[in-house]
Amino acid sequence: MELALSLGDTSKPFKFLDKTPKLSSKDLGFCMGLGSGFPATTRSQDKLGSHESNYQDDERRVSSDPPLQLDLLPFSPVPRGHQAPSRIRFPWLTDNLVSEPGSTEAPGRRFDVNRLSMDDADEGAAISSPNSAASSFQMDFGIRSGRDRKRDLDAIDAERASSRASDDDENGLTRKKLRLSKEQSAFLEESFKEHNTLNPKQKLALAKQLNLRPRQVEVWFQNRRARTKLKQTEVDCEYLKRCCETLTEENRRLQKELQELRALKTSQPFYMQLPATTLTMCPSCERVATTTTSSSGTTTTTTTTNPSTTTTTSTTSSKPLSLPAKPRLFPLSHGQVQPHHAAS
DNA sequence: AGCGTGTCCATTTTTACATCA
DNA sequence: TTTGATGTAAAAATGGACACG
Repeated sequence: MELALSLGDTSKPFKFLDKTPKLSSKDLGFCMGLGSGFPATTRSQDKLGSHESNYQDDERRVSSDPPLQLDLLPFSPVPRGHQAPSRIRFPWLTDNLVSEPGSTEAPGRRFDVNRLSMDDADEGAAISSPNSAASSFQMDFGIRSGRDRKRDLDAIDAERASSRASDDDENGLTRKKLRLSKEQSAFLEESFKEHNTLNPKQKLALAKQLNLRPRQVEVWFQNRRARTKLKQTEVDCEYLKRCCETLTEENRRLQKELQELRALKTSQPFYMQLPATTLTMCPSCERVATTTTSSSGTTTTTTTTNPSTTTTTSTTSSKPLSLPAKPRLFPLSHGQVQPHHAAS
């Protein structure tokens, strides 16, 4: 079901409904915009009412229009000629329209209290009304599970509580925060995979597409980068731990080998005056390793690749030391390419 | 050089949610 | 089954640093 309500300027009837290509109208549910300068109007509400305009412009705009008076209750019509009630009322805020599990209400018809909050102080909070239930709203999109529905109901309850609390809170500087929907998070994740930083244009486009504030998108990317960094730190830590273990084991082996060689030298002093040479070939890589142990205890290993095109020489190690490949989580930074061994 | 603006990062706070006794 | 305490992850706020015009 699609329903659009236009108040005031009918020349711009909800163009934003057509500007969310990623979201089907089926999932969109019910959207409503109020392009009014009602004193208790949040900036985000203002945005909803003029979605096609520039966000920054919206954030600064304070309309001088008279207060909007609206009553959408079907059971409380305003008689012709009578003055409309002074308070905006939305029927879905009342208990009778909150769907219960098992109700026939269409999925997706959900109240998104993301926008019920007091917006950021740096984003035009001067014209905001923090907890007015009518100040800013949207019907969220997406398929709602039963669990989500319960969250929604809880959210509405919490919002009501917040709204009640605001009666006692003169400045109303409380904020309400809800999780982003799965669709929003998934879309942000996809964007993050493409680029883990945003330029202003991308930020605005994402915000518009997801029906979020640019600040929300910006903060999400900041937090996402922080999570990636944290994960990478954990991975690095694990890598260093494995390196440490490998080196410890190698050290132990070398100490043991040194002890054996010293013992051998003591027992066979004449034989050990000549460098000992051992030839071994790896059956898998066909590398020939020549191990030469001098009388001083220094071990030199020469690895020859068959058919003897490459020769590497390392001293003090009778066996090439292989440390674990350093894993790298996606993404690193702008344009950085993940090493091919990262998956190992 | 000073200023305003925007962005990033590290850190902290707040909130929603899951788990468990 | 319900309820309250607790832990955790995520969202948001904050403050400082830096770059740029």
